[in-house]
Order: sequence, then structure tokens, then C-alpha cells
Amino acid sequence: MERTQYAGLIDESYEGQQVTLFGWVQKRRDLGKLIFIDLRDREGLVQLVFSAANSESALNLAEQMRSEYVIKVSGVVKARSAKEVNPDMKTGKVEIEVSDATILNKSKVPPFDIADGVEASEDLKLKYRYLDLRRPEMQRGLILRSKITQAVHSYFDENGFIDIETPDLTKSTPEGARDYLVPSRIYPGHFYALPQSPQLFKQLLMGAGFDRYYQLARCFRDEDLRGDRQPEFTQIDMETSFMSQHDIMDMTEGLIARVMKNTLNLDVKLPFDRITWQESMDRFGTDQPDLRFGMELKDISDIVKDSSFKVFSGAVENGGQVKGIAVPGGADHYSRKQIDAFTDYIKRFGAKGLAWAKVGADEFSGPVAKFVNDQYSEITTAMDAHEGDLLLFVADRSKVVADSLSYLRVTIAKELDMIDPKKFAFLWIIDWPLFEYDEGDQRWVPAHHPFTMPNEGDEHFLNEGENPYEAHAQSYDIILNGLELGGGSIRIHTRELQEKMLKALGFTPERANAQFGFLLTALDYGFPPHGGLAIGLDRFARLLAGSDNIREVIAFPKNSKATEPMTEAPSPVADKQLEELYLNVTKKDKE
RNA sequence: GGUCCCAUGGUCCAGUUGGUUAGGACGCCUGCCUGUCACGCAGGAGAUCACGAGUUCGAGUCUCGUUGGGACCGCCA
Repeated sequence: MERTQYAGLIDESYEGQQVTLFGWVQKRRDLGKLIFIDLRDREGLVQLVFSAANSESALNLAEQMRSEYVIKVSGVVKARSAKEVNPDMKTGKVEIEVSDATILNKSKVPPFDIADGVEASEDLKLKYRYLDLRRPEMQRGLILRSKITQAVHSYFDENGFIDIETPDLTKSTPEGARDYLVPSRIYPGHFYALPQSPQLFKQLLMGAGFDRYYQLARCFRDEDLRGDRQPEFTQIDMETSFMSQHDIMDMTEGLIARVMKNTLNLDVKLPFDRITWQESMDRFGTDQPDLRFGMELKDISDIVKDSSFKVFSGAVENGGQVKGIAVPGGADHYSRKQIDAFTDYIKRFGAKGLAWAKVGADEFSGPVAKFVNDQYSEITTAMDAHEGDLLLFVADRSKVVADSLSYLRVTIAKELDMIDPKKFAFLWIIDWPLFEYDEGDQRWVPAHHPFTMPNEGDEHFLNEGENPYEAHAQSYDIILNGLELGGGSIRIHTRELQEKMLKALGFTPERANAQFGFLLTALDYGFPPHGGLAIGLDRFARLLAGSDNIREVIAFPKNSKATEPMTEAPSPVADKQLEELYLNVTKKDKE
């Protein structure tokens, strides 16, 4: 007999009907000659009643049932009497009087409870991922993700976008993240790389005239993991021809609005705020600010440039700056010990110290008070500070100041509960620098990627004799709640400009050709102006699900050591496989 | 590559200054129970204290190392 309905969807409308249900035993409550079982499927729970009055044989079977047994039951849906109703249960007004039952499969005792809020180690949950995924909150996460992708498909389809797949076996590029390599059996010593993104392919699709492309693209980057980073992830990837930066941003906002509506039934206000990269750095010290709370960074360099406090005046003198945040009500909340802990933490950003002062009615208190009390009113006005606030200042190079204060701003906001968890704060960051300096490698690298179009009027910076690093870019990042959700740019579509760009990045013409020759050649053949954007699907789903780790919206993720405890990937392979690929494995020293 | 943290029945934890039989909750097993829904009651089983050395009369506890895991920095065009 076919299933009548999901267990979790049985309600009063089924009263009196004969139903057949399939599912797992969530919980058995054995009262002797009366047994209750909560039956679970992906839609929820419903209570089954076994008694001799309904069926002696079913009651006998129910005595054998244990947690996670898979069963099939038939019976009549009965309304519960007033005092039997369970108001905490979606199906709590009804129950099933079971007349026929079958145990379809038994289960060992699971290694952890299949219930929301279970506290088992991440490792154990990943090893038994299929059990972890039975938990309602995990199912909700993946169902939400499916709703997102459905909304993406329908939105793009309605707007004339074409879904096109690009290769997973592609060419390695030493730029950017470390590639996952796949050895070629047919060409010994040659390797494919898994794509870090379909960037060049989607541009070439524009060259092919498809005009509007999208794809839910799998991407691979062999870098260390974080809570919001997995080695393989999915991008909502799109590219268009003949559209301006603002056209693309509008199109993206429509997409986001559709997703928010179809998943959480939220109406988001359009358009999103758009601020320049410089403004973001000035106000928040980061290019991905969280707008759900204030506590913005304020610059007091001009006020304290002649201060007797050498830390302040010296920093300004050396071309640095003095900035700070005003922690509302922080004067009483933070002890000297906690402030010292902040000081220690920001040393990793290069900060030499953290100056602080508590705001009194007409003077400061704290170690630096005596140096700044003369400028009480100027500083409190500039800081927008009030009595009882705690002022935290960092005086250093602008990058150190920005890194330190942006960290403190977010950390303190979390500690003081200044963030409304129900809020979704979307924001565009526009007008990025075209290049940024990599202090580790001591060289200029693209802020976005090497195919990004300079701002209109900035192209000349790439000419011989000019400083390309002053150029700004037609690129845009979309930020949600202080996290980079995605980003994109208008791309270079002429060979001449692309060659200048690569030259500015230190490519010789030979290397440029070896690496990107196919693109340069394509640009010679009537390539249209184009641009696009990609959104991190996993991060988006995670934020909408309210999770703090993207693992919760990925069915089979890797752990923080990039392994998968269930299948135990990665694993060694047979010598024969290595031989076929002409590979030798060099053991690490300790082995 | 670096820093910090964790490892005790199936699960999550407690374990004092190093000292008798390693404790609790949940889960599991047996029995009783016809209105439970965190069912209740009675009883029971279940531990290589991650692994290996060391210190000590004595180590779950202290030291060193190893392994596994978590978080962060670097890294992620």
C-alpha cells in the first residue's frame, strides 16, 4: 500500500481517515498494554497509538520496536481529547490508532541522539553523517538550500539567462589559490586542475554570444579551512554582455530579493546601500562591514597631532593615524584585565598598544586621561561619545589601525549583544582599488582578479610611465551581515588593455601568452563588453539558516583538517594506479 | 608554517592538593504499568581515563612526546 501522507503533515483534516505511514521510530513510550511511538519522517513527527483494542499483533510488534527502526503502519487518524492534546507538537491534536504494523528494518542503538540540539563531537557527527542528517535542523538547512537554488533557477530563467556547464578538468593557473591537481594518464607529467571558479570560461561564453549565462558552479581551492570555507564549494555564477556595473548590481538585487522572499518570506528593501571601498575602510576599517550595529571608527588624528601623548602625536608625525571607537556604556562593562586581553589580541595585527579612556561627565579617566583631558569636548564630539562610554584608540599605520579596530568593533558588538540576529544587512562595496599590495610576497596583485576593468577614466594609469596602482576598478562586492557574500566586476574586453594589465602585474609577454593566450586571442575576435558576479551559495544558505558553520548546509562536508571522516577521504591509492599515472610519491620525513 | 584549546562507559560532562571501589545525566538491557508525549517505578550491564614514555611508594590528575579533534593567524587572485 502506498504512503498516504508524510507523518509530519497529518493534521485534523485527516480525522477519521485510514492512513498508511512510513518512517523512523523517534521515541517509544511503553505503558505496558498501551504503547506510544513518535514516528518521524522528513516533515516531522506524529504520535502512533498501539493497544490491544486496535490490534493485538501490532501491539506485540511495537514492544520490539526501538529507536531508529524503520516501520510502516496503517491506522485511523483520531482527534485527541482536550487533555490529551500536545500543544508543543505540530501534529499534537491528532494521533494514529495503529491497526497494522510492519518492521521494515531494525537499527543498532545510534552513537548519538537523533534530535535537535544534540551535543556530539563534530568528528562523530561527520563519521555518521547520514544519522546527523536525520536531525530536523539539518534537514531544514538542506531543504532551505534547495529552495534557494530553485529560486535562483527560476529567477535567471525568467530573466533570459542560459544555464551552461563549464569543465571541471581544466588548466592550472599559478595565480590565486592553490589548485587541486588531477594527473593526466594519457600525458605523463601533465595535470589538469579543478577550477577555482569558471571565470575565464564564462567570459568566453560572452565572447560566444550567449549574452546572459548562469550556473551553480562547483569550485575547488586547496587552502586551509575555516568555518566559512570548504575546499569545494558552490558559486551562484553569472555573466552578462552589454550591461553596466549598476545594471548587474540591480539584477543581483532582484535575485537576492527573490531568494529572501521564497525562502524566509522576507521582503528586502531595494536598492541596497552602496558605499565606496574607501568609505568602508574609513568608517569600519574593513571591506566587509557589518551594518547591523554602529560603533563606527572615528579619526581624531587632527585633534591629537600636537598632543603631549607621544603615542598619538608620534603616530601622526610618522604618517600614521589615530582612530578609535566609542563603546556605548563600556566604561562599567570592561575591566582593565579585559582591555589588556584586547591589547594582546590586536598585537597580531601589528598594533603596539591600545589606548583607552572612560568618558566621565566632563573629563576622561584611565591611563591616557591626563594627556587628552584638555581636548575633552573636541574628542567626545568627534567620537560621538557620551558619559559612561569606553573609548578605545589605536595609533599606527592605517592598515594596523583598521585591522585592530575593525576586529574590536565586531568582537565587542557580539559581547555586548548589540547585534539583532534577525536582521539581514545587505551592502554593496564599490569603487575598489584595481591592485593591492601583497606584503607577504612584496608585490602588487589584483584586488579582484586580472581581468577586471579599470574605472572609466582610469585606463590611462595602465599606460607606460604612469602608476597603475592608483587606478580604481569597476568591481563590486556584496556584503551580508559583515561577510562577503559575493562579488564581481566589469571585465576587460580588449586585447590591448588586457595586455597592459598583465604587464602591470609583472607578466612577461611570453608568460602572459602561455597562461592566458587563449583569452587574448579570443579578445581579438569581436569580444563584447561584459561583466558578471558570483555569490557563495554555501555562505548565503548558512546565513539564511542562521548557522555559524557552512558545514550545516552542505550534505557531506570536510572537517577542519580537510578530510571526510565517513569515507576517510583522502586516502592512499594502489601502486598500480600510481604507475598508470606515472606518479611517484615522496614520503614525508617522519614516515 | 605558527599560536591556543580539547581527549574520562554508547553520548555529554564532573573528578578537589597526586591517595580506598573513577561519579552524574542521558542512552542501553530486564521486569511492572491503558493516556504517555523529557512517561513513571524497580533492578542491571557498560571504562585500556586517546596512545607511549617519565617523575613518584602511588598518576585520570604532574612532565615530555605521539596521535586524533576544535578555534584562530598565515593562506583563500
